[in-house]
Amino acid sequence: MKRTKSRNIIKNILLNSSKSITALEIFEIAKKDGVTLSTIYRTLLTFEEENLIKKDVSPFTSKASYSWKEEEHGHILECIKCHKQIILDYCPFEEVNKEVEEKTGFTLEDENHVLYGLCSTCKEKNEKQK
Amino acid sequence: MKRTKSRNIIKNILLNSSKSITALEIFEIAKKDGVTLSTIYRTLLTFEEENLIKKDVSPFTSKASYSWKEEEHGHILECIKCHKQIILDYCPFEEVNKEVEEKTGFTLEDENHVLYGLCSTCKEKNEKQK
DNA sequence: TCTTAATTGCGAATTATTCGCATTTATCTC
DNA sequence: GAGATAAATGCGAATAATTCGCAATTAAGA
Repeated sequence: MKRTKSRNIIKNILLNSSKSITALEIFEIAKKDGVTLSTIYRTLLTFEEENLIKKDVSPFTSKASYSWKEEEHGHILECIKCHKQIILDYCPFEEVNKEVEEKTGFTLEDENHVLYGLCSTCKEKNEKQK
Repeated sequence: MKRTKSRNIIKNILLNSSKSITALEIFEIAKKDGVTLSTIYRTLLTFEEENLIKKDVSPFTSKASYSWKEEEHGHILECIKCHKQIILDYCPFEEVNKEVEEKTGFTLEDENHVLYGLCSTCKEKNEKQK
């Protein structure tokens, strides 16, 4: 993989982002340096093939977002109401995945990096409404 | 919610499908009865709002697929190589989700119904290649 | 049966993503 | 460091999934 200016810029944006971001969000930041949207999509594909980033697609918005893979395999929790994201610095599924594999022969891989739910604030609001 | 011919047709297609299917796949079956693609999309949206179906989006193909919600909350395992789907008739995540909630205050909801991985056949093939 | 709001069909619009092709650039060899 | 070559990029057009607007139809209830 060639090291190019565009790739560096995109990599840094991903590294500096505290959340999983879309191609368009990357473009908003990178366009001032002349990086094209097609380059961004192509670069993200390359990074994905090189296993450097994780692509997630929200079932709520159908939008793809990307995050740099950290050393330790963790997750991002995203609130489906306020879209706040918080980091979970470990993977809670390792045990369970093993269990499923034993039962079904099916190896769960590459579970979604972004997990959806309600943050405590939005959950409280939700319950008050009822 | 009005009961209409289209909705019945779409509901039955979902009920009879052994896998999570896309709007287009539904259309292929339903078009002989004159059901439009826009009706299918709108109906799926309605069903989703009524909490009757689950929408999933594959991070591999970015395609949305839909499945009727069963009484007991289970999952579908889809192989990322051969796209075979098998049914997991329970949810392996209940314990883990509770654990995450205790640690973070974040309530995991609506985890993906479709889980991705490798079926045993494709996994063996994969390992032979190495 | 009549009324009304919800649903549908149709085609056009939108949006994210991919593609083709000419041009540029990083890397490798000498 | 100069030249050769494949890889990467920019640009705009093409594609594909999904949504929308609006007029016509239909289910449900009075």
